[in-house]
Amino acid sequence: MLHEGGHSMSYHHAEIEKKWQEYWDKHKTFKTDTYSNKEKFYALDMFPYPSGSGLHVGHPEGYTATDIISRMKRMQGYEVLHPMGWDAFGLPAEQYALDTGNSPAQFTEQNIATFKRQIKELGFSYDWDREINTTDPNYYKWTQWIFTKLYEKGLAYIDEVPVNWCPALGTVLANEEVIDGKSERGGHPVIRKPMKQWMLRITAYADRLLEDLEELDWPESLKEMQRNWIGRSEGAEVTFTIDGHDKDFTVFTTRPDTLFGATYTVLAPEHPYVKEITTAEQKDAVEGYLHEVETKSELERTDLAKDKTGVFTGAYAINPANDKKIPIWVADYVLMSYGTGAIMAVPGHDERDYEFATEFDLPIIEVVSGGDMTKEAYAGDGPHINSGFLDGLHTEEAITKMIDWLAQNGKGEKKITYRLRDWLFARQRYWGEPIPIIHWEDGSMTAVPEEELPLELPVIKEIKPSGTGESPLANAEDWVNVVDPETGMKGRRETNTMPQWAGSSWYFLRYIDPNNKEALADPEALKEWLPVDLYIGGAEHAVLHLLYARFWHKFLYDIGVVPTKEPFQKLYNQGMILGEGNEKMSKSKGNVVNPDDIVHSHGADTLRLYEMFMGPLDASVAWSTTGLDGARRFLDRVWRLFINEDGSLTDKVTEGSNEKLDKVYHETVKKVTIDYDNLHFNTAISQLMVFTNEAYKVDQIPKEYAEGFVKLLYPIAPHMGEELWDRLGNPGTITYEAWPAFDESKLVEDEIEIVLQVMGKVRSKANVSRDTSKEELEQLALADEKIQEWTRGKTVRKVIVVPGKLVNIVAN
RNA sequence: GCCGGUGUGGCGGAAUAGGCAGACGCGCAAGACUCAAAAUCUUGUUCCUUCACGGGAGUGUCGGUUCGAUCCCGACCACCGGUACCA
Repeated sequence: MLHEGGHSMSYHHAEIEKKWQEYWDKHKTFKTDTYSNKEKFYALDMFPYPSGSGLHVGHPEGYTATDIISRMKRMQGYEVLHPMGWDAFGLPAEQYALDTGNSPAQFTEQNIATFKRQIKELGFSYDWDREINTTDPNYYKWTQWIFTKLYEKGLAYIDEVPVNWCPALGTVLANEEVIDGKSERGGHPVIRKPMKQWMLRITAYADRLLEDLEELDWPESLKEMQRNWIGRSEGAEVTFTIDGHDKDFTVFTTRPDTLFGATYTVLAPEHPYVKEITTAEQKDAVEGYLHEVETKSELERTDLAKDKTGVFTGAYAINPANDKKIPIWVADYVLMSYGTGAIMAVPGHDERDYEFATEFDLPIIEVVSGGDMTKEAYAGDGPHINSGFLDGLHTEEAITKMIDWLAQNGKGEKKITYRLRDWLFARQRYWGEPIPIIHWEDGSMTAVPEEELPLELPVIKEIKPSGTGESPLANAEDWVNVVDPETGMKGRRETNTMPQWAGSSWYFLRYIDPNNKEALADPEALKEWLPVDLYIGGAEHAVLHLLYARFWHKFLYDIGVVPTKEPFQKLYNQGMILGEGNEKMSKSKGNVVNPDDIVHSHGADTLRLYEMFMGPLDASVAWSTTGLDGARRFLDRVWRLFINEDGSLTDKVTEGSNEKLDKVYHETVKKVTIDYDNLHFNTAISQLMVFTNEAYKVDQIPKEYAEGFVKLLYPIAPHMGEELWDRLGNPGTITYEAWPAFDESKLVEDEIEIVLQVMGKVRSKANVSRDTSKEELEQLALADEKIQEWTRGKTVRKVIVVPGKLVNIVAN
């Protein structure tokens, strides 16, 4: 590894980087004019959670990418919004507080200070006057405001949901705090306990979240993930009456055409009818089974799903298609949370039902021909049999016909179901946005009025579990208990806080108008800047964050707060930076690279350049110390191209022109511009290297080319860019200088090399004028000595000529 | 299992309206400079074969379409990401 002393003596990164960072701060070089007349460009990074361990080398990858685009766009005349902030609520700060008795607010503040220093040292062009922090009451006032709007519109509601309750700790745990059914801290047993929770009705937006994906410039894989997550499926609901009871239940199926093949039905263990319909003889068996299921952990119910279990209730349902009596079973392969919590089982044509039927000797009837019922379920298409009025039809028509029949006979209807569930929006934590709701002693509930927002977190000396499952806020009696000044009615504040996802679901709106006291942002400003033009972050947020943010945005659109249906027009996922052994970086493996060390040894510009040169932005590539050295070597090479040992400008840079560099310069401007636009930074850098190599070979570099090259390099290596620009005789910053243009006419060569092939293999080459005709090329190829050797004794069958490229002779 | 993606030198990776595979960088080798080293500069570097000129093979595997395939089609294998009995 290179250390400080190992670098060229002339380029002092520490000094130069500090100089320009101070310049940018002092001059507020990157301050954005919200209402500028220029065309707008909004380049957004996923803001970080300021953890105690500081910045990771993965962070600067995405940040550098948006920074390059931001710097280029400014030079292209855009008004650029490029902000940064902190997603600062979250579990680690609370855990730290529980462990040490210190304040999570103070801990968070320190972490932010570290992150901010580290980020500033990397030279990103953020407008720091727009910095936001989700834990700032001036910010979360509006997070709470959005919640009250959701509540007013009936999209926030309370439901009873099981949570991970740890009796020993007296607290509710997040899934990641539970390991093998024990608490991560202390190893105490954890049980599932139902608790009242706030939910957000994201399912009401399922269709729009799905449909509007179409118009977004997002990676296809990511859209697909969201589609799967939403999981829309079309089918039908079918009602089954229960034999001997005056009740019926409904099942959801995507294959109503197979109804004649339904030989039993299954209810989820949690289905409310299970207890009511179970017969006396089956009572013990069913209760035993329900108990068994309750004590199964999540893992056992999902992972060990190989062997199907279940029990007969003793009751029978009537198949509405043929009025046959079929048994009703209870089995945990049917989930209460999907569809209606009940299914019709068609073992002949559903793999899971087949497995279950085989296990419990239930009848299997073939209703779609094409498979072999003795071997496996057949889910393919085929003519229907044993199906009354559907016989002979194929699946598609049979589905339609069955749905019509069900509707006409009042036994069912067409139905669309989603996999997406409502959003569990409450956490039993202190360190989050308080949910602005008051529960009154008369049982009513009201939202905290807008003028009383923000509802600030009370300062608590020592944060400790309430012991009841409520958040530590329950201990803050002065805060929790309220009295209505008008009526004197007593009330209690909601003690649940919001999840970390809340603040990050709308932060990009606040950057646009961060200090607005009257609204979350000025509607006029939102109109100027939305949607975000480019949003870059890790793929780990592909589903939750991006779905939640889209949901809130659509809601805000519906109530007229934002002008667009979607928040992020173009989205890109950066890849991961792995350790040198191609493994994830982790403290335990000891392969973590600290950006501070690199900034110190190689400089921020080198780190930025290296991370962009490692490979395509979305690829996961292993860190390489020698690769990093190579990046530094290139910057040193650029420096020496223009600057002498004593710091003066080399006399290679001249006022005149040099046609030897014309082509490569214009090619470089073109390729770098296009590559930056497409986020192909690795190939842009390689072109900058090609130019540098050529520039080394000539005696004179026209100043215009030197300046153009520096402008192209500047977005990636801004400190060196500024310094070289200065030394080329231009005082002030390069930030708003015009982006270089290229001249297409300089790119065409009069004489080009074409390839001469025999049977598709290159056998010779020829230099010809660019506009040589097809016929001439053919003649030329046939006359070529090498080609004659290769075609001697053979018959020429065909000659393919691609003007400007090649001639291929088919001969045998 | 299902869905999505990716397979190219010793390594990171270039090149796809089908037309010279390996740009650029790393590493390695040789040379120049130096008392020497580092740094720097120059040259070479897919593999096999040949003293050389040259020839052959080659983009995960097998097959297809084509004058011509890294690129298009089919089957398969490996790895990465997502998801998990979703009826």
